Amino acid sequence: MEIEKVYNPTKAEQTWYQYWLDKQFFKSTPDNRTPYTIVIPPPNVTGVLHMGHMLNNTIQDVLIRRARMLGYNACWVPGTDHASIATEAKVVALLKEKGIDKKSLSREEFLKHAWDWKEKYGGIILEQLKKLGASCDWDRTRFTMENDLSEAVIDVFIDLYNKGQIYRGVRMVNWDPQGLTAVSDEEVLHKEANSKLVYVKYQIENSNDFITIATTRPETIMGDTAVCVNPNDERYKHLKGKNVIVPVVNRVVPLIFDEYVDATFGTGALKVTPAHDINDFNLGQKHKLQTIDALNPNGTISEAAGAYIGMDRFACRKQIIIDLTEQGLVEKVEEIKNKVGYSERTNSVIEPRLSMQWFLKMDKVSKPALEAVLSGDVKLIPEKFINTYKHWMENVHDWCISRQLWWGQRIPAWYDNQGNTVVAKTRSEAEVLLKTKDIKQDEDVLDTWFSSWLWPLTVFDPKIIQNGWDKANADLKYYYPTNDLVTAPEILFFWVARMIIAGKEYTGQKPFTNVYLTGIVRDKLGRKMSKSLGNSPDPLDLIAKYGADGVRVGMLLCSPAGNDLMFDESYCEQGRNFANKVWNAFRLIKGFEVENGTLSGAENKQPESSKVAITWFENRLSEQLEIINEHYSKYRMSDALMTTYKLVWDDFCAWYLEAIKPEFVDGKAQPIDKATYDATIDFLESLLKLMHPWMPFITEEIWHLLKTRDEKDCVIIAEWTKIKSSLDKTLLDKFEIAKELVTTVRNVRAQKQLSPKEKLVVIEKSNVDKSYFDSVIIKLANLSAFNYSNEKVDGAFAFQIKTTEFFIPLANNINKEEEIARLTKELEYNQGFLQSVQKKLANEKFVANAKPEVIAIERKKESDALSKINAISEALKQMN
RNA sequence: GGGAGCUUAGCUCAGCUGGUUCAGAGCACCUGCCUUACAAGCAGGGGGUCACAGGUUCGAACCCUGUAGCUCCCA
Repeated sequence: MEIEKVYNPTKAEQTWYQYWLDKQFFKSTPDNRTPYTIVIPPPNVTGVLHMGHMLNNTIQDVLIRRARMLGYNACWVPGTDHASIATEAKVVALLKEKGIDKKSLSREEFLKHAWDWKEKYGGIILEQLKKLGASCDWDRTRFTMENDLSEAVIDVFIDLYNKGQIYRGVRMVNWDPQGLTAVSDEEVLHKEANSKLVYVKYQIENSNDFITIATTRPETIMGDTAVCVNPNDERYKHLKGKNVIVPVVNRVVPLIFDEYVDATFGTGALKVTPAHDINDFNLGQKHKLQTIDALNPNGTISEAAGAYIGMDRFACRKQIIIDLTEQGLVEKVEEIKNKVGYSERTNSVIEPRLSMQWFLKMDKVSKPALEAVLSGDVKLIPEKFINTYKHWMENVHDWCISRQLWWGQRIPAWYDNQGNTVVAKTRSEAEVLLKTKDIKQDEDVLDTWFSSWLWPLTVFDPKIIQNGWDKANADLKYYYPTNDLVTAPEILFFWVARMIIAGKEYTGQKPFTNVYLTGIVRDKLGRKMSKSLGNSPDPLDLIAKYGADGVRVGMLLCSPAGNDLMFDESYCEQGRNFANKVWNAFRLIKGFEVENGTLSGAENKQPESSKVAITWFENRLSEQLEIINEHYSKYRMSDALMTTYKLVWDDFCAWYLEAIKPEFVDGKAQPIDKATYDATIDFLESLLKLMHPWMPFITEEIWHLLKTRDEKDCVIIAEWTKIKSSLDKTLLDKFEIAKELVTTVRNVRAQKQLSPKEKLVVIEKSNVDKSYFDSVIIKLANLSAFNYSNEKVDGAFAFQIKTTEFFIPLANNINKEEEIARLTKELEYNQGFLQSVQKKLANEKFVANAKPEVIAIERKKESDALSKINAISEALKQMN
């Protein structure tokens, strides 16, 4: 069979993903094994796969695949989130394109369009995840607006309402005039903007005096119901008890005094607009001011404003400056930088607005969730996020959970004509409670996070809220609490904290044990990858170009936990190159012609070099595996990957395979002995297993090309390699010396411009006549002999490794001057080293304070340095 | 304005409890090689005042203080 020289991932990816699906390897049902569970952070139905998903889901897949191989019952639950605002915005936009105005549709008609849209586009990301190799249990795929999941959301609302945790009230909310809905504090992005600070003169009532206020929002002047100054501000003390006249509308309002006002900002006088600023609202409450809502929900000026009615807020801002200037009421206009809030969903400027909303009290329910993290019951990785979490949870505000949208779970609150409100699951229940059939349901839906905070519960048991933890179904009892959650720090509060709250509230348990927070994927200039910047590669293009395995490796090579990662395509290239390296190692091994054991005599014998190389690699594999497992346990993903990478590339390919590779005789590769061949296959299989979580496709491909196997003998479910019970550390150290020796010989060859083909001799100054890796050294350094002698060797290149001296006789090829220079340099270095060590040892305080181990190490360094100096001096003497 | 974090090689990052002349990895770079597994490769090599300034200590990339720059979160 001819094997391609370069690995071609496309075919393997299709073949094996389908094969895994067919054999149901991703499927999980409760059994007597220990479960290992991950629920996916459900991507938006609106989205397409972006680099953030790639990173996040690759990590989850690595974790789940390894867990599967470790023998856990691994279950990764996929699904999508209905994303009310984003989806509704998309659907509205699509309808608009078709010439349909949302307002012309009934709620039901609109929802039908929304569901159509969801059916058509909602599964895109999940399909794309399959290309990445995601081993989710697709039979468990959930959607947050499925009937039973929605029912659970409603049940939670009712339950928390009945517990007195949910209330309705007028509050200043972050109003999105484009989305026509309130959004939570967390959904407002504050961006720096260039604004105009306008100084406007307000006349003092019954006087020709003016007081000047400074504002960035002159369009809200019509809503002013007071002017406020600091009581300590000497400039305004004389105005106590006066009224001022609001321009444009000529409203007479009081001049109030409050320490809230910063006397140093602007003029020290503040216009107070309780309906349009949270601080003004608070002032209004305190000073019992009138509230005038000067804006309509869509951001135009309201009738209540009394002027500029119907004009857009930004147009009005411009116009009012012009008009006031004409009236001589504008003192000046300054350019300033300030922070302006934008809606994360629609990117329109957020308008603080008073409205009737539903709120969840956070003080009580957040306590157990804070405790869970502080006690370490829920671990945040990396730990630095604990501080952030703590800070938020201790200063948490009540959660505005209503949204003025249709796409989502509709609030189960009902109103009659008399101003009565009840919360009930069905209309008929509400009718009974309100004692009338003339009732209306609340028009609003619940915040998406109010549904997704139940995700880890309801994906397993949608009835959990109704039934309670004691009667939870078998799935939930088995899989919950889940093990790991992999998500972005951005949604630590939005989602993670709230899942912990819901988990604690409804099961008394945490929803997951470990929260692995990934960074934001940025481009190499450090800019966040975004559609608008166009700096994000399409993940599927990357997969097509580098293979899914290559991209997975590329992503994880540069992904420190919790830190942003500067993504660059070259990482994927590195991943692809690695896959190709593995492929070629496989090609080499597959190409071995094996002695079948029927041949007799010397040919069939295992070379000494192969034998010792095998013992070394056995130990090396185990040693490195232990490190790899350690990295995994600490969620150091890129370290675990890099250790695996080096084990395969450096240790296995560069050293082991070179050591056991049969030699060529007369241009023909010699056959390999059976024992070495079998050991090598075992090693390769072990390595395939270790590589599998990172590179699922190529490992499965090679696994099957290596041997004919039973249909269920797949690397995806192979048992994770075990660590040898005892490591031969001495042997490993010896091999390091052997490596150094080989490197030195290669180096000498390069320096002296000797052909790699020319055989050399190495002499070790020693009493013994053989040490363990001689045969490997002879082979890899291409020596004719590796000898031992107690004598110095003349006319040879002399060098030391650790404390041992070696010589390479080079006949006439030794340049005395050069050698003397080299050795002198070496001598000086060692003398310097010795000096520093001796200085340390001569320091009484060091000897008194340092740990005994440390002192012992220093003594060893001293004696080693001494013997080395001795050896070099000897060699130098010989030169002269 | 309040809080958190970061600054180590050209780039991306390790460096866990202070203890090798402790400064490390990968990539990139330079030199030589198309040596029959692999040029997506092989062999070898150069490269850093650990942001800056003080301090603690026998000993500091690591602990403390201050300064500068960057990032994020909250208001």
